[in-house]
Amino acid sequence: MLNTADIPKLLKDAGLRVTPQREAILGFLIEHTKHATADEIYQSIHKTFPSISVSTVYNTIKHFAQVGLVKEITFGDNASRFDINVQPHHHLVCKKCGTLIDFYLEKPPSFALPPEASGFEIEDFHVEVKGICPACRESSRG
Amino acid sequence: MLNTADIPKLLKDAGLRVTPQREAILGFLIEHTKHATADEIYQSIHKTFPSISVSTVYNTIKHFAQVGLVKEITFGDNASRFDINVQPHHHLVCKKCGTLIDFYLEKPPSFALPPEASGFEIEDFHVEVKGICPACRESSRG
DNA sequence: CTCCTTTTTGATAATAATTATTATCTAGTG
DNA sequence: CACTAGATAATAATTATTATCAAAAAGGAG
Repeated sequence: MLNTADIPKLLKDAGLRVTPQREAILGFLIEHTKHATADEIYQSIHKTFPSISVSTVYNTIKHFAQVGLVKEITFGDNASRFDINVQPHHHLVCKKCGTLIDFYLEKPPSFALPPEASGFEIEDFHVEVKGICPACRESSRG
Repeated sequence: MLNTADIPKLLKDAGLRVTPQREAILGFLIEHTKHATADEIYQSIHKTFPSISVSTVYNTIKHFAQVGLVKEITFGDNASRFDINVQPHHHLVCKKCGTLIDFYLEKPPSFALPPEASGFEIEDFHVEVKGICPACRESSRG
């Protein structure tokens, strides 16, 4: 499990300079493991680090994504989310409230890729399962 | 296969009023089956239907999505795309150039959903496979 | 520690996608 | 034809993201 004590090392190993802003952002992502938006990261850090700016958050998470520290995911709500969990994993999302649950696949599904896909070098895949969570099913029962 | 002649019927069956704007948008989606953005839809229709407005496109595709006529998909490029919802299918996308290829799964993968997911009513799922297309592999070879 | 170079930061502006508002218009109904 | 709910167009407002660039900070050499 990732530990906040490792943050400077994580940054160095990724080839990034260690700055308070980066430590704060990485720390936030480690503690709030789940799918934060850029704005959520900014709002939270801003409380204890008032001088941090929005562009720093964007720059930093972009750097993190480039070096593989975080993974960017998007759902249908026009806001990118960032996930410290860089292991391959998948998402179950509620169509109504947006609740997100991670899950894993032991064995990958067998894709039947079409002829046009030949020559494609497959690197990874992501499964997004959609449905209605128990709470929303309850509240929408007529 | 969907036919543009069926458009009024498609709209009625979906419980939507038949208007020229809706016919145009649905017609566009049927003819350009693949993954158009809201702006692409607008730009194209605007040529032959100059009075149509951007918000009508957004409203209309949102309605279409609600009644299941189209499906919204997002990739990492902060623009939603809309797909005539024929049959469940999945996407192979090039990380470099964004090229998109549809593919199908005969049998769904078996998900190993975690305990937190119990009670979730699963409605559908989407697999996004990422990689590098042949053209981009070629051009990036050192 | 101090100087120097390079990188990072923060403030702001710019751009793009999307949503909200509202007056006007229209399809369907009687 | 008149009425009414719903649809459209124009516009403004929001929201997310990127670009610009001067000032500040990091890391290494001496």
